[in-house]
Amino acid sequence: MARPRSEEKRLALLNAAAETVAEHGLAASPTSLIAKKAGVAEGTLFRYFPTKDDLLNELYLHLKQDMCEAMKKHYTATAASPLRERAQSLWNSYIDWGLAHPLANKAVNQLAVSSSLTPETLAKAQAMFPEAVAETELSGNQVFAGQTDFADAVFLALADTTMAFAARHPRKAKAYKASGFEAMWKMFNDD
Amino acid sequence: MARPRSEEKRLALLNAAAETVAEHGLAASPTSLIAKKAGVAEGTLFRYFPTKDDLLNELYLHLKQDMCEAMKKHYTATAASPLRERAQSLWNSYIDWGLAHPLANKAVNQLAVSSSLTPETLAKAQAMFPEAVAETELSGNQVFAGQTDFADAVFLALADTTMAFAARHPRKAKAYKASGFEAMWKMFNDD
Amino acid sequence: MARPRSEEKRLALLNAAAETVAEHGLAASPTSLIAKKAGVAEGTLFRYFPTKDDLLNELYLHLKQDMCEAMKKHYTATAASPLRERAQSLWNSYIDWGLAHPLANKAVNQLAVSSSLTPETLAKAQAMFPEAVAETELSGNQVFAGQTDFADAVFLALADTTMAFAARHPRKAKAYKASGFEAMWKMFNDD
Amino acid sequence: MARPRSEEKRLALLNAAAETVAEHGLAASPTSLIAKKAGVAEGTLFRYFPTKDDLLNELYLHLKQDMCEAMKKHYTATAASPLRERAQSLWNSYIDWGLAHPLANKAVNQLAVSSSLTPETLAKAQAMFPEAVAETELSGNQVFAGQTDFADAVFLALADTTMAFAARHPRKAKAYKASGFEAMWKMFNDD
DNA sequence: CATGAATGAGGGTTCATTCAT
DNA sequence: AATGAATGAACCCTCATTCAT
Repeated sequence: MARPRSEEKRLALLNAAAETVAEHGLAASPTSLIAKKAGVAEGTLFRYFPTKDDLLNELYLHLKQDMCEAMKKHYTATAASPLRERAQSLWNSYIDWGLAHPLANKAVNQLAVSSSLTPETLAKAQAMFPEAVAETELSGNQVFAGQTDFADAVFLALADTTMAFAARHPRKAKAYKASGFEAMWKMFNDD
Repeated sequence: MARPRSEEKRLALLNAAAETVAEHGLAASPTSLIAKKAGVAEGTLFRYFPTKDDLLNELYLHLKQDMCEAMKKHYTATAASPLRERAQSLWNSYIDWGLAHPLANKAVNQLAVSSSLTPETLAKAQAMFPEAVAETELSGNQVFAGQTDFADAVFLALADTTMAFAARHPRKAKAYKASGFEAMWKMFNDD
Repeated sequence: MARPRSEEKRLALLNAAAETVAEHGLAASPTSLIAKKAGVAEGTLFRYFPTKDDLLNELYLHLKQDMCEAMKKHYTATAASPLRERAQSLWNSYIDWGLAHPLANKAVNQLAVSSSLTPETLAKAQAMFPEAVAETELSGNQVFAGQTDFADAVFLALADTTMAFAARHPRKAKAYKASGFEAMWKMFNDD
Repeated sequence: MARPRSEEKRLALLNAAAETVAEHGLAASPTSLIAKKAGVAEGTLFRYFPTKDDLLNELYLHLKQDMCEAMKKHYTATAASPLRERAQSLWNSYIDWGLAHPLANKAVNQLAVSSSLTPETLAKAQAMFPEAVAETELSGNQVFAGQTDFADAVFLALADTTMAFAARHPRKAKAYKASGFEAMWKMFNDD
């Protein structure tokens, strides 16, 4: 499985896949179309990804990675601030990433429900998530006591819903971001 | 007057479809398999549902219906109780339905993201949802002021996440149900 | 094969078939549609015609019969006239039948090239054709000497072409009828 | 640079299609059979012809082309002769082509009435037809004055009928060819 | 290593015909 | 005798994957 060299082509394929999946849905994203959009021959795709499922799994990780890096940047930038601000900054950067990369965001959502993702992929994706940091701090609350992963999931569900609404109605994006965060904050804080 | 069309077969097909979709995912649920699982010739499937998409749409509605009825039963049973209890009863019955019908629940989730559902189907499904009741009462809060759909979606996201965790770890189901409700309650109540 | 009784239903089926074939073409004329158009159950069709092909063959004969009778009427009406007039009358009545029964005409044409017609059917159809009469008289010419069936076929080909053009451009029907006849007359008469 | 697409295979498919259509009729010519007869996987057929209809349309043009080229050869060979001889040469080469390629001829006839041919195909086919030349000269007669299309059609009908008879009785082919031409000549010439 | 032609197993759907009612 | 539900073989077409070039 020694990777063929051209990293450039690999990225082109990944991008083409993201674009295709986002635009046409996974069900209408044949490898031939992805290859063409990547400016590469049909067979070439299989030199970089032995299987379509492999491509999809790598794509998911690739996109999540991208997002995490964006978030990390913001997070470290506010490392010295009080918790609420750090949390909000994190929250905003999550939503903002979705708004800034609608295609990637759409693709991730499609992949997330695709049953093409292996448990391994899912695990890796979770592992790279920096929110863990924030939540560890937040989820020391009473409601979710001892249910860290559940707290994580709830946080993400809330964030994803917020992102979806913000993406759907860009003009109200700011309001959704605010309400969503407020809701999250209330949920996770023992008053 | 020939054989009458059998409601039994229709249900067999619907059940077979639910089972197949839940177990293999929508992408791996060919009509041939569904028909076989229903104990029926493939051609028969198309007598009951002119199109695979029609089958899927009807299935979605069928399952939602099922769930809504279960919930309504609980809800009316507690009609006289104070709001918190009514809300909790609703919440529990939602989660419980998912736990009692894991296949149906999985199928619904797959369908919900399938891009096979028509806007009509989605509208019908929403119309039959009793939560509206609860939420109307709950969502008059400050956080979600004027964002009813968003509040709805957040509520559902929270409930679905809770359901997923409860389904995954049946032994802790009760705990998840409780935390989830608590979180929801905090979120939607201005203290 | 003892025919079931209702002659009425038999005719309804034949008519429905003609209409369907004329309007949608043979390739898009399923038995189910024909039966429905005849106001009869799907299965009933097969009580009157054991096979779709049987229906088609009988239909062809039925329509040809119809036409031949119309022509015979005209022909006998002019039995006493000179040859040219009799020939022209025959010619006109052939064309006119096609114009008066466009559906039947279209259906016949579709059937004629359908490869559903058995040699037997074709033979029967030819046998019932009264033109034979006229042509016997006409084809005693030098060009077609000893090639009666060829002469027949040529006559028919010419007539069918004329009919097709007359049907396509009803306003010029008269002109086509005249030119066609003139051409035919020239062909078959030794000057 | 991968295998180049083989013109050989394309022709094999075209020939297989012609053969199949000629032998079984269009209605009984599934793509699977055509592919098999061409010694090619069914999927391959669709690489060369995106649609069955495309295959059929191209086949029609291919066969007509073939015929036209044969005719043109004869026609140019007699370019210097008097009209009657040129016309007869054209006539003969048309009939002869049909006799020499009975399968192709049968296939063309089936296709011509198939409702699979697009108007474009029909137009192209007509455009490549050299008869136009002869007819332009012939149809300046009185009978068909101002009805060029009709004259064309009549000419073709006569030729096709002649071809059919010649094909059916090869031993009398010469006689049919002669009578047919004589009839045509009488029809189109004001004596 | 890259290419794209070739493959063939399905996929959804239609329809002539059978058969239980 | 009439009905129409049931059937399953075919049909056209798609696509992940292989392999000759």
